[in-house]
Amino acid sequence: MTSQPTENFQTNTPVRVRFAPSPTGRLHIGGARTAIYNWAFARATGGTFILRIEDTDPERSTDENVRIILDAMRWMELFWDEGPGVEGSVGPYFQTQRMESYALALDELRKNGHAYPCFCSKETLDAKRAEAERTEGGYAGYDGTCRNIPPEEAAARIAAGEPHVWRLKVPRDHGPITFHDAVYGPMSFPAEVMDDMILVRSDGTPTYNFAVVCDDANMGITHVIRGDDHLSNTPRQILVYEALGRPIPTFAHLPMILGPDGKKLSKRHGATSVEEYRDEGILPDALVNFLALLGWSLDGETTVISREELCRTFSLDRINRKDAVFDETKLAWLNGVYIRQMSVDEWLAAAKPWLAQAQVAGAFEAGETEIDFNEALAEVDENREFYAALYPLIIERLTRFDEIPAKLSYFFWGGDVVLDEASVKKVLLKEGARADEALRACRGVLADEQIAWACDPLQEACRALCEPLGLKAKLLFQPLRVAICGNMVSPPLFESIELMERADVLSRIDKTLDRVFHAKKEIV
RNA sequence: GUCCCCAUAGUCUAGAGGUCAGGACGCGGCCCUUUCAAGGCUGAGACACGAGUUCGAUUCUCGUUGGGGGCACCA
Repeated sequence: MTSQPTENFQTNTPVRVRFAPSPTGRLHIGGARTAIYNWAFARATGGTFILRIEDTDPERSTDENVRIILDAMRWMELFWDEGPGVEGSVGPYFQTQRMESYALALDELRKNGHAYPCFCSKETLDAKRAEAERTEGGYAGYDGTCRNIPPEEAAARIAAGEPHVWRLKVPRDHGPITFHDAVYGPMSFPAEVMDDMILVRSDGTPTYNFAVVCDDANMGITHVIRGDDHLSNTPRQILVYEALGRPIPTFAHLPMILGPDGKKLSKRHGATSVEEYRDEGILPDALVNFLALLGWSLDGETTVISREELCRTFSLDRINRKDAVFDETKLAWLNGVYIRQMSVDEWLAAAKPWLAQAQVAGAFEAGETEIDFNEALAEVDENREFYAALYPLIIERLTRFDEIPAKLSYFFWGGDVVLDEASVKKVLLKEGARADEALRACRGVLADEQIAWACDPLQEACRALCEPLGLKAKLLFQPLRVAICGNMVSPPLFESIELMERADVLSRIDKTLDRVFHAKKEIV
């Protein structure tokens, strides 16, 4: 039998693309990029973006994973035009709810002679494969044992209840299977290498390669944009399209995303799921931007690109063919760029959980009774003004929101101070620094109620101390910073002081003086 | 074993038969500065290797090496 001439979609057919994750785990960074490309391509072409859940593996698919994936998609603002919760004309959008369509497709293949029953047991096949791997150095595919069983015999065995799967009868005189990949260009696979793959399992459920083709055909998908790992599956799927006599979509395969060691990205490389990045305080805009440019480029210059521009300019022909290493450092930098673009209100809304955490962390460090996280959250709402005032102090110092607790916890120590050992050594106990003198002098200024409790006046008053004391500004301010913020590295000092209570500030200086210098004096 | 894909700095990438091989992250230096950032300026850093085609290849062809993926009653 000769292969059917396969028709592609006309170039003027409206674009329909889909992202089809299987709910066997969280939404992986690679899957997220595939989703972004499908979404951006649909938006750029005025097409339709479909979300389909491939849950045919009952062992590993869970409702919880479906929920997580849907949440991740919404969090990234990758909204689908058809899919779960958005019914369209070609639903349902869960494979487990489309079983009749696969049965119908199988019927058709049985009628036109493109499928046959195979009675080989899984055990037999596994044994043959193991044997081949040992003696011939590799498995060459199904040997076709059941391919030529006479129809009457097959029917009788089926009627007798013998377990069987259904296989695709690959035409033996099929020439090379060719297609034009939108990313990789012209592709050609010898058909002889294709064995008769299983379409329907003995329990009646479809295999992946059969279900995808049925669904993509029935959903009118015009462009299949997916990971590179499916490139070798494509010729098999094309055989199914041909057997079914359905138009073949355009394929666009994406290069893989690798870990820093050049191996396929996996859990051992750290965070690999969208929700982990969300929990680290990565912004959805930054993640989408970063992933969009991992394997696709606008012009080689653009590194920051908005969703709008992405949706306007995205094209398949600028996707590259080389696997890419996922560089978290650059993601962090990009995230910082997006953070700095945020308004106070946006920042407050997004940073809220971490501000509450800073509160909890500060209280804990100062040895206070632990504050309840939910109470802390409520506190952020109540003292909105205070937290808004933190914005200018921190906005240029963040790459991820999860850095907030460590950077801002000192605001929540009250009158206590948690001194960093290295800072004490390097700044307060530095040879010839006269840090205690500096602290006492500054304390005097900060205790002076004549001076307005505000950043500039306090700062200028302290700075005026330099000359009489004969100390450089650095030797005056750094000790003060350690005494109040606990560390030689902190957000701006006087801006911080302004936001604190005078009594707390004086108390921190006293405690530092006492702990660091009083004790020292007694020893000497 | 077999089929398929890939190869520009540490990383993401642009690039054309003749370019000072461009941009970004990271790294170094300088400036700003009470710290850290942010910002400005600046420096180092790449066409995997070998043939062939060509007046000329990083670019085209072949090979080598290196990496990746498929060949499941997983998706």
